[in-house]
Amino acid sequence: MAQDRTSELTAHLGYWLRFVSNHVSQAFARKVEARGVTVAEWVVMRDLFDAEAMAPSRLAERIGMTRGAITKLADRLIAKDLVTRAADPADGRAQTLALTPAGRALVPELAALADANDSEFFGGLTPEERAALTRILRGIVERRGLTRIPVD
Amino acid sequence: MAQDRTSELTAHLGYWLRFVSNHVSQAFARKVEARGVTVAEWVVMRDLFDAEAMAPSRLAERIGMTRGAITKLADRLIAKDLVTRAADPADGRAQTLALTPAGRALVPELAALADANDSEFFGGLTPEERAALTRILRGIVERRGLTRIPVD
DNA sequence: GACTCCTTGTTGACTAGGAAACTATCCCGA
DNA sequence: TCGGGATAGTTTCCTAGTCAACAAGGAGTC
Repeated sequence: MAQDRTSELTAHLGYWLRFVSNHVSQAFARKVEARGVTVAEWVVMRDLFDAEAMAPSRLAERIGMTRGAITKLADRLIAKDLVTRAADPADGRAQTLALTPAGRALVPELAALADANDSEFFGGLTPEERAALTRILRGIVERRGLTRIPVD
Repeated sequence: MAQDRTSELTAHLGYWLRFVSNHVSQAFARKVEARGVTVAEWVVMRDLFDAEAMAPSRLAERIGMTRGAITKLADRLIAKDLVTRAADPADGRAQTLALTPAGRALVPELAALADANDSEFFGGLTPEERAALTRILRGIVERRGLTRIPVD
């Protein structure tokens, strides 16, 4: 890994991770954008799918985006009639976001695209390879205490 | 992998790949930005390091960015006195980019940061795990014929 | 040699996000 | 009960990309 001097880009595991990850994400982005949704919007919708409603700040924390970004992202989803924003009756500052029926109906379709994308890229792996990859990645997450998702 | 319905985000290998990759890249970004350089700028500089000079269009192709992005990225590197732009005497349209002495001197330092970042994240893996990860990632690259680097 | 088409690089309009300032509301203590 | 933080969300400004339109130069054809 460490070279004499000036190691090459491709000498780093981080390079290959990023390379593959960017391809996977971009392929997925193309798929969901054909449904008029970005990857970040999909993540938000998937998170809202399991909850009746959620505060933007909580969503920001879960997803690893700033509250400002969530505001704008929610604006876009509202404009597409996939999400609604409502004032929290219990707290005058708070808002809650929830899926519209159209949004709720879309989530399983997008999930199917995610499944398809995953098997497109990882379907060629043997079960052992898939298990190893999962174990290695989760191990890094655990060992380094990674929690937030830096969308970056 | 495929669930009954509406698989979770974390059910996908792509999710974990992106999760770890984003953390690795972001940690690296912090390191190089302490030297006043972005990750994309580092990649360009590392590519120029092995060549005397290179056309922006070639760089764009190698790195997977648009020519417009390279123009602006080069502008920034020139403003930092890390790169020079010169007219190609053989072709009135073409330009060539090259590292300045300061730029050339910086590359090994940045490479050392890349090494440090890699071992920070992957140093905890066993040699077998490291080999497996490399093999799996390269296998995906090969099997899917991935060439360009989508910076995305 | 002039016309056409191709290629190179730059530019402008746009997008999605971050950082920080700002507003409105809540909560707590004296 | 009111004054001073904390907190929730929005807004503004900035950055780093894409995409598409463009100007300038080159190359082939007649």
